[in-house]
Amino acid sequence: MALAVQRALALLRLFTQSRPEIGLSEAARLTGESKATVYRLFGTLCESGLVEQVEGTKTYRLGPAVLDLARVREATVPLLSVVQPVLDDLLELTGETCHFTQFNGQAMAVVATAESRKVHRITMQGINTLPLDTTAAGVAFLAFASPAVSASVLQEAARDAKEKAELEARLELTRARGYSEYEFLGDDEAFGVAAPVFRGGSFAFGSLAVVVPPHRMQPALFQKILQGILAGSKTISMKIGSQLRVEH
Amino acid sequence: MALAVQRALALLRLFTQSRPEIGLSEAARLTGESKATVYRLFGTLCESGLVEQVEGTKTYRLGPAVLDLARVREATVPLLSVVQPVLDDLLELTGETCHFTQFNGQAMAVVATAESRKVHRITMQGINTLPLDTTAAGVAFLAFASPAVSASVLQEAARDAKEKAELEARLELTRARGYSEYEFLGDDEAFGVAAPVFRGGSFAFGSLAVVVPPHRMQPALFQKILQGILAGSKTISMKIGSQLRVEH
DNA sequence: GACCAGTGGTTCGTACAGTGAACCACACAA
DNA sequence: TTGTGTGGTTCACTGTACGAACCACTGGTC
Repeated sequence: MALAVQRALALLRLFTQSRPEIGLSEAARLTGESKATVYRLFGTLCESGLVEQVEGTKTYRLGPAVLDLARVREATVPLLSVVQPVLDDLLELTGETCHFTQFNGQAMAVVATAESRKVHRITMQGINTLPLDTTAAGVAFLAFASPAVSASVLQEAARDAKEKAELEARLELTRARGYSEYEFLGDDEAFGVAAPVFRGGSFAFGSLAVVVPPHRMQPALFQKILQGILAGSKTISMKIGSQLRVEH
Repeated sequence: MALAVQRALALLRLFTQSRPEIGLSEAARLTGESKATVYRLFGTLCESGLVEQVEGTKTYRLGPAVLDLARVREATVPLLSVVQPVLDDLLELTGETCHFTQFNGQAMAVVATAESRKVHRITMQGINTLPLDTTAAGVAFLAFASPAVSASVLQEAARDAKEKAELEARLELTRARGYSEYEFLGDDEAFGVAAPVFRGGSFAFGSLAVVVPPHRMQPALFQKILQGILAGSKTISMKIGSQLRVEH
């Protein structure tokens, strides 16, 4: 394919919430390209408005033209305008952090969030993607993804036969229930509950999830969350043109 | 600069709200490039997720990765999260269609809107950009833009000395008032009132406007609109890190 | 069925566009 | 002063991008 274009687009992907601005030399180090190449490609990206240089400094950041693109995309395939009200309602119902993620080919990309107002919360600040195998959102998506996608991901994610079997069992359970739960242990312990979201077919493309500090997960809250994500995922799936595939 | 990259980015700009999907041959005609070139560039854009092919057809449309970019941009330079609530409040206050536009180098790009709920309204549906010289938003921006920008635009927009003098007078009046008004005549007649929005400097980067069917513009409504856009533009300017330059 | 116009897509010779080594100016720290 | 780092420029060379020519398929008309 077009190598120069690939290199330019790889520069766009360098910008993240945790690294919103990048200098020329740093970008060259991160991509492995020469400074001259990076300088020229950034120049072209700046001409298009997709990248801009920060006033007063020489660092680069994403430019306003990305908002234009997103606006056209949102009008073509409405998502945020459908998802955000659902997240806001879910936050009111549960009081916990909610998020919607969409499969981007490798992981679940965070599309929209509604952040808990509690001081002790699970935050989505600075989180761009979630792994497929170790989050409720990833598992909910994977359980209802197309066979090609789930086979490919199963192969990559599981490190050995035992982990593969565990993941497959978890996916089976998720398919039977219509939702997934996952307790992530360790410093960043979190309890997530998620439901798959469908669009234009019988396979999932994303997930609606609520994440809770584990010590707060009581049966009453769990029921609220479950009710909210099942209703919310159904609303989103319906509004963007599909049918929820699981019948209880 | 990087010609292949320019060509690829020009393909991105083909997608608009009124033309959300494009086939290979059409894109080749629109850009003047060969089908082979367009096919290859679209392939690379599809790999990156910025473009995708519509399921069941061969047409291309903007892909979900543009939402990722927009999310990073919004986190880096918050705009929509600041602007949309202001637009919603302004709509409640006036009952008329409100919009926020940002200068994109050639015209005012529509960033966000809040649409009147009246059946007879000025709509922003399908509008991507507004001209600088024949809209209240354009004039409000231009009156407070940097001298380099306004000189360049004055030269391009005005067709002869008379038009140039009229535009300059309009800009002077706008600077003295701190807002602009413009009545567009003809089939699409509309009365717009707009205030400039500033960020990170003493020059405008965008405009906050309300547009009304002319027959509905009464003094009481005009006062409401004026109050709303002056307060709203000040809120936006303050929240994204600047000072409103005009003191009344 | 034959023909035509249109679609998306493939191949490969060639030339031109992209690359990066070498260099520059500047800033800052020791 | 020396060294290290930044953003930036130049130009020889070659690798990549280009497009003319071609393909398969679809749908419409006669």
